Amino acid sequence: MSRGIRGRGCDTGHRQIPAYLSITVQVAGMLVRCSVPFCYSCPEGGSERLHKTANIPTLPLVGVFVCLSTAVLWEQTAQQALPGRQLWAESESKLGENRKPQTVSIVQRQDADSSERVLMDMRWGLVPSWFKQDNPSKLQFNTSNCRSDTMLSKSSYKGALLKGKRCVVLADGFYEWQQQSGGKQPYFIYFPQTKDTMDKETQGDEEWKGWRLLTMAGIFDCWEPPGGGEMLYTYTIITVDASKDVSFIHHRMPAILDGDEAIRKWLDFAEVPTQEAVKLIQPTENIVFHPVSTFVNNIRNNAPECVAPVELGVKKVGTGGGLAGGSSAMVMSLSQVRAARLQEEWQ
DNA sequence: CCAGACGTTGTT
DNA sequence: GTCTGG
DNA sequence: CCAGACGTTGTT
DNA sequence: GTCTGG
Repeated sequence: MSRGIRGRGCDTGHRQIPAYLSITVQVAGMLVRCSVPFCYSCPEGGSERLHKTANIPTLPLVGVFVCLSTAVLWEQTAQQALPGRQLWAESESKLGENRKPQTVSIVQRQDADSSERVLMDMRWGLVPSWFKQDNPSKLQFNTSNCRSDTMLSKSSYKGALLKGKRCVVLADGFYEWQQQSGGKQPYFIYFPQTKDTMDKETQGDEEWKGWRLLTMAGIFDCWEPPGGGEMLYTYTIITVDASKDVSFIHHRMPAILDGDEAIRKWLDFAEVPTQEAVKLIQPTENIVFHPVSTFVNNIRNNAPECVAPVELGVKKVGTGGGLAGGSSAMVMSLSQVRAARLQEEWQ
């Protein structure tokens, strides 16, 4: 599947890769540790709207979320873009220890009383805990995705899975490229958005519910550099056969967890054993999509045009890119999208 | 047993 | 063609 | 995933 | 660390 999950951009229209500040918030009576998206291009840093957009989970659960919607996708990209910055808001010292409730970590807890979800950023591309070399970029095989049918028999994933290192990857959506004669047509694929949510988005402020983020099933692992240094958290996105509606685009898709119950079970490594959890990994039909410009193909392009619908067979019209508008422009583009059954028009 | 891989998608 | 960087 | 490189010696 | 191929 795609690499294609991008930052939302902040209030002022920046679309640079954001980083996070770690905070603990109370949601539905539970303490949830999360990372607040933080825009390095803004003098003040924080972005109220980005934070709301992160749509912090409301269920009191055990587990790890990876927030990709606004997350760092490529460590090296981020390191180059943000030299000298602290990228990993959740440090080893916080995650490795059990402390007071506010700082209790979910990771590797066996007991069932652990009741937090942690929202953190991880590096995409799972580095197995046994990896021996000193630099994770030396990993000579691709671990961005993990086939659901073989994940329990692969050395790179089996260990993490059996240890309960299951996570949920949050994103606005993902991209797939349809192979055609004469090129590749990218599509943006995402959860259907309710009218309720869209209306409230346009009102903004207190009523904000935001985009319904896609929730994908992932596996993570922790890796310690042999020469010492900070623990690195990495993850892979599980893939399944494409569901019927999107199979004309591509024959594979990420495993999507549709709804709080599926998410709850996937994250609850203490109560839901591996064998039960893997049953959650199925293709879903509850998904919509629209074609987008090949503008998205170039990684350096990060603007509303990446998600704006295009009409196929029509020559691209210059829009002036993402000079203004930021996240608002993006959501407004998506607002124009009819939510379902668009396949006939584009097929 | 040791040595060497450890992965996916897509394409053929 | 295949690997790396983003 | 796509885009772009794919190399060395020696010089600055 | 663990599995596969020889």
